[in-house]
Amino acid sequence: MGFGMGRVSDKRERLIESATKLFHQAGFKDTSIADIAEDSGVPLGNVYYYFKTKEDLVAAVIEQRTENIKEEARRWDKIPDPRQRLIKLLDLQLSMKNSIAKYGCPIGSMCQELDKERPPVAREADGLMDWVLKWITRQFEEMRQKQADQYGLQLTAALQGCGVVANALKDPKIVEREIGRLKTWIKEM
Amino acid sequence: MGFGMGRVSDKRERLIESATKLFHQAGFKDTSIADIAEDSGVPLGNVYYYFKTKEDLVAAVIEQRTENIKEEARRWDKIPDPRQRLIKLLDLQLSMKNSIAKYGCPIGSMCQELDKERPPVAREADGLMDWVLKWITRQFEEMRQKQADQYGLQLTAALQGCGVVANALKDPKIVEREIGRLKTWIKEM
DNA sequence: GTCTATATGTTGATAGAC
DNA sequence: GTCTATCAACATATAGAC
Repeated sequence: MGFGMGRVSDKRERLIESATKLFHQAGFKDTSIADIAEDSGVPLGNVYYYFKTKEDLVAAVIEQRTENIKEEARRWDKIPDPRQRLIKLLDLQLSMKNSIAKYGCPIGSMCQELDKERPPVAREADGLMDWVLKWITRQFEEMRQKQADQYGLQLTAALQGCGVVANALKDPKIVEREIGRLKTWIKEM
Repeated sequence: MGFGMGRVSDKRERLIESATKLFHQAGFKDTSIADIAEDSGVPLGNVYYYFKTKEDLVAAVIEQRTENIKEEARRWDKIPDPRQRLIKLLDLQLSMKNSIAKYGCPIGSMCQELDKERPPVAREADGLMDWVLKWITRQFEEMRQKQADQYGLQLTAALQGCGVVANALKDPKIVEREIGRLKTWIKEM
């Protein structure tokens, strides 16, 4: 081990952390295992002790992302007003406006890229998008909105869409404007 | 030449056509020059007579896509009512619902992928998105909408967003539902 | 568990005969 | 202008010493 008894190496975590960052910034295809090894400070050959394939690594990235968002949602679910829960989600997205303008929405861009390259793993990314859509829709249901399904899709698509447009135009203000509008819309419901 | 006097080879066009299709279906990175050569029936080595680099080829693909959409828009611009022009755009997108669910919006997915891989060419794809946003916004201006900018962004993002969500969930009905809603919205303006 | 060296495969791009 | 053969670079993944 090299760390003394009981002390577990954090290399696996560091690899996931670097992979998460680099996949988002440069994309899955353009990030080599060597890039991830260098960024995380783990020697190239050692990466394969933790992840047999690059696909296993991206699967771990998606799994962790999924865990993180579900955990956040569990916290939001404790807020009594569903409107306020949606505002929390919008604020989270808003806080990422700069990174979204530079690299796109982490979930949306990953779905789109993996879909074209790794159909097996893509299902897990797509599952996360599905989960988000359903969570958002549930908030409208709890508001007793008859058109909860439509509103859920509308809000999810608006979030994804402003990510794509902001990324293409490299302008965080686009995320700002669109999320501002969405917040007003939600508050007026 | 091999075709007799004056007869120009259509290889260049066929290469662009195949590249357009394959880049959309499989993505830029996962489509090799060999794939394009095979699909278009042009021998591998000959591709480089028409396009010095793969980047030149994708640039030609974007240029042609841009020409096509601008030409379509010029036709729509002859329609007196801006609402009807937007409906035309929505109908075009609707007609691609199956391909969008399978491979994503051709413009949106190309912007996102190239952005992460080929910054120089990406600008041209991004420019197309910018052009579309401005064209849509102009329609709202001609409707004398005070919030034309906001509506333009809103509609563009909604279109892109439903593409991303439909692609993730592999469900053309998502495009159908969201575009149906958008058409109603436009008509009621 | 860790790391160096390397096998193996694929790709973009070129050389050069025709 | 066309096409075959091939180079050079780079990526994933493995072998095997430590």
